[in-house]
Amino acid sequence: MDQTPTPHPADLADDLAGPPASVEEFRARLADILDDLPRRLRQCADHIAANTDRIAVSTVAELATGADVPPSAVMRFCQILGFSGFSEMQRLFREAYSPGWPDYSTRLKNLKEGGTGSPSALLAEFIEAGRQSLEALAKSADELALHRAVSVLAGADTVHIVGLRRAFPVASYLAYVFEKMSVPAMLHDGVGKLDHRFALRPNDAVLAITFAPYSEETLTLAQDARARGLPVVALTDRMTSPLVRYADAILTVPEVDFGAFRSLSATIAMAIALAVAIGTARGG
Amino acid sequence: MDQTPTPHPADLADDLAGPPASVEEFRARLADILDDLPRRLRQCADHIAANTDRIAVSTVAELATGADVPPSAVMRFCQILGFSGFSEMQRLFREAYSPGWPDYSTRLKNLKEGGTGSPSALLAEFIEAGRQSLEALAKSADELALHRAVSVLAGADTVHIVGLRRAFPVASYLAYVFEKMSVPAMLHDGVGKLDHRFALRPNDAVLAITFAPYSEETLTLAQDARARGLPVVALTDRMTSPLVRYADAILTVPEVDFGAFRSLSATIAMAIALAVAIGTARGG
DNA sequence: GAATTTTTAGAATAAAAATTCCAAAATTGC
DNA sequence: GCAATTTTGGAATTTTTATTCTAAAAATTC
Repeated sequence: MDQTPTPHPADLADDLAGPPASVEEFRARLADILDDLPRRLRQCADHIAANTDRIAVSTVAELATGADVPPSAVMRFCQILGFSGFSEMQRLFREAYSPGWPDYSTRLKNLKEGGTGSPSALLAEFIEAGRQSLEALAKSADELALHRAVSVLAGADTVHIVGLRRAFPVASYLAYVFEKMSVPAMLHDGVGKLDHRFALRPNDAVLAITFAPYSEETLTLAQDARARGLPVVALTDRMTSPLVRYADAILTVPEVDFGAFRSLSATIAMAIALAVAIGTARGG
Repeated sequence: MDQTPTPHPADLADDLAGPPASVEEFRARLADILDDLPRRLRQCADHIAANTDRIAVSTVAELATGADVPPSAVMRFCQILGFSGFSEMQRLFREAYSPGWPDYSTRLKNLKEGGTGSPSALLAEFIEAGRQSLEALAKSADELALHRAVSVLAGADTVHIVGLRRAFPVASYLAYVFEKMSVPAMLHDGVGKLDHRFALRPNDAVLAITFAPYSEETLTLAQDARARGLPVVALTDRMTSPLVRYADAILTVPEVDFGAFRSLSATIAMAIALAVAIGTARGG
């Protein structure tokens, strides 16, 4: 049809060459242009990259909503990638479409077939452990205790978070969420074996996190706070935890271990819920 | 409207019940009616039974051609199965392979607007977010990339872990697991704005973790390692992450957010699996 | 084998989706 | 701070796709 006269091949590689002919080419071209893309088109690229598998079964409008852009932005995006329009892009994905692993359990089984100890088998185990923990938490959550914990911590001047070793990831995530929600909080991390117990002021409160085997320092801080009359909220694994005796509100989280390591899924779910509820209660 | 007098319940079960609610129900109903179907409808049934997985990405016309019948026959077929039309039938198959995901964000919006800020409602949502993240991970995990990541990191002298802000909990948990498994590892925490890039030695490797909005320091360290020829493993949220360009192995984790906060369930599952696999590979 | 019922094909219509286009807004370069 | 350029949002348009309807063809019944 219409032939551009004497084109420089190198210059044209990206722009005038036909549309990507495979999903790999698609990804490559996407990565290429990604960096110099204006805001809306960037949103399209991100959302589409994250949901490549949905392109085949989505409409322009649906993708646009997902990427939080107007439909015309999606159209422009398709054209920038070299397609004549959305339909042509979609055709690529429809032809390649095969509804992957239909359900969760089949796929898990499949991962495990890599052999015991293989990375994917391990992943499958940890996924399963996490899911079971979450399910157990959904069933066992103590609404009353949660409510009490929220009101205790929402009423404090500063929330002191303490959690070490395996509980430290949870503690640090809590610190992050509190900061984002402008809740005054302090993370006691035990760096350099200092303990910052002198930072505890009247009207503060302590949120202590520990699981068996319970960390000495965490217990000490909780005890200390208790002795000074500060309220303590415990996030722990069972009602027989030594933390229980110092606590005004006790949140227990049933976590399933695989090997020596906890999944932490349930603990983190509980922690974020707690933090967000507190942030909201303080009028964040 | 017109009521058949004294109907035998068994006869009506198929006709009057709503449309099939799942792929299994669909297949069951199809098998039921298959035998007493006139010629053209029979052709539809056969072709559709043989190509169930293409329904999601086909048009009426395409299916009709495939079954060698006029489009109207396909329409009648859909209605006989209990659907209002083809579109309703197609919706079933489009949604079957991504349960919940499309309208999850809508649900969160509703929850916020409905003012249901009760702590336990929040907890329920975070549990749900975590569960979905884990399931999505199970479905999307890239075994090859995981394998590559393990061998890269298992071969390193020291593993440098970097992850800040919301990624920091994951990084710190990794550091904990590595320590327990006697894998030499160093956690770069950015305390005091120091960056420890001089700690990177030949034969080391970097495990970088970051999610949008990507943290500058993490990217810098990854870039630096790359420049020195050290292998980099990326644990990030999407293929369009800026980390991708510096990485030798890329692990993407689909995580469902609640507003600004990630559930982290899937990320942690992936992280522990990775760490344990590395520990095992090194003969821990 | 005529009458009745069921099934069918395809044209006509309605609905939904993709695509274009342009004025307004934002950004960039000077 | 102004002019030129790029980017954007949304309404208008076109194209595609689903759906309905009806007259004709088969099939069935008596």
